[in-house]
Amino acid sequence: MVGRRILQVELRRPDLRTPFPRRFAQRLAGATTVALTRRAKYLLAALSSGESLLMHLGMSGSFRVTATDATATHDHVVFHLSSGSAVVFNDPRRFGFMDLARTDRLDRHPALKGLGPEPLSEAFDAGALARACAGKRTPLKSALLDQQVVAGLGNIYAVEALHIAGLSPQRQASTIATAGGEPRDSARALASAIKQVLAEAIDRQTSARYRAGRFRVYDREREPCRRPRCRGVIRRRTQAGRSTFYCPVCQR
DNA sequence: ATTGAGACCTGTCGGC
DNA sequence: TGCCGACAGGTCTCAA
Repeated sequence: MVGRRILQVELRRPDLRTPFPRRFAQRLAGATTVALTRRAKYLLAALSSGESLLMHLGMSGSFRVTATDATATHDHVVFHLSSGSAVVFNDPRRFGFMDLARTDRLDRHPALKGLGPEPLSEAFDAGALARACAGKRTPLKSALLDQQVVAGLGNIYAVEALHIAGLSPQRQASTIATAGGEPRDSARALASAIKQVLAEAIDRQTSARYRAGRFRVYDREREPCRRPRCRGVIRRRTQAGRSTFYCPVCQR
């Protein structure tokens, strides 16, 4: 999309999770994509019009680039580009999201304004994690899914990071908080586990389509723990409505 | 103010 | 084969 002009936008329905903004297709038509970036799980396309397109895949959304006009079920938005190809947004569950906002005010957009630090940035470290968890009575796993604590971490990698760090998902979040100025070892372990698991995932592009059994704990209920010499068996439980997987032996 | 439950929507899978 | 419930990678709103 970068450097291409959006000739025309086809909207196949009035909404995804929320209605498309007013005059959505018209505001995009004629604009050139200047840059594609990301914040948390939001994709951001800065346009020559001075507006930015915010996009979120939700649970089941995907984009494909195509040269043909063939359309599939759940194709909701088609961007026709000056290159001759089209970018198609497909989303069966329609938990996806799109909106337009002025680029110079993007950080004030409701979807972006409360977000915590990017996990792979220098701003996110043991100290930042410890401070964000201070006073939180919620379980540590729930705290990791709180986008104000760390931006863009989802259910799979929250659970994976806790296993790497050897921390129980049920532990109260405040127990990893700062102890007299210095972050605890647990906060150091967890912050670096988050960075590690995300860096690995990006490296292998595993998130693009997850395959069962490739994770340390996620989706491995009743299977053996993969930590060397640990004899534990992975358990599953529900926390705040989401599935948590963990090893009761090596995660404390 | 935090926190958890429920809602949003469709598809898939396992059990009967 | 078919029906039914459980569950799915996210986020928002609402009521304790």
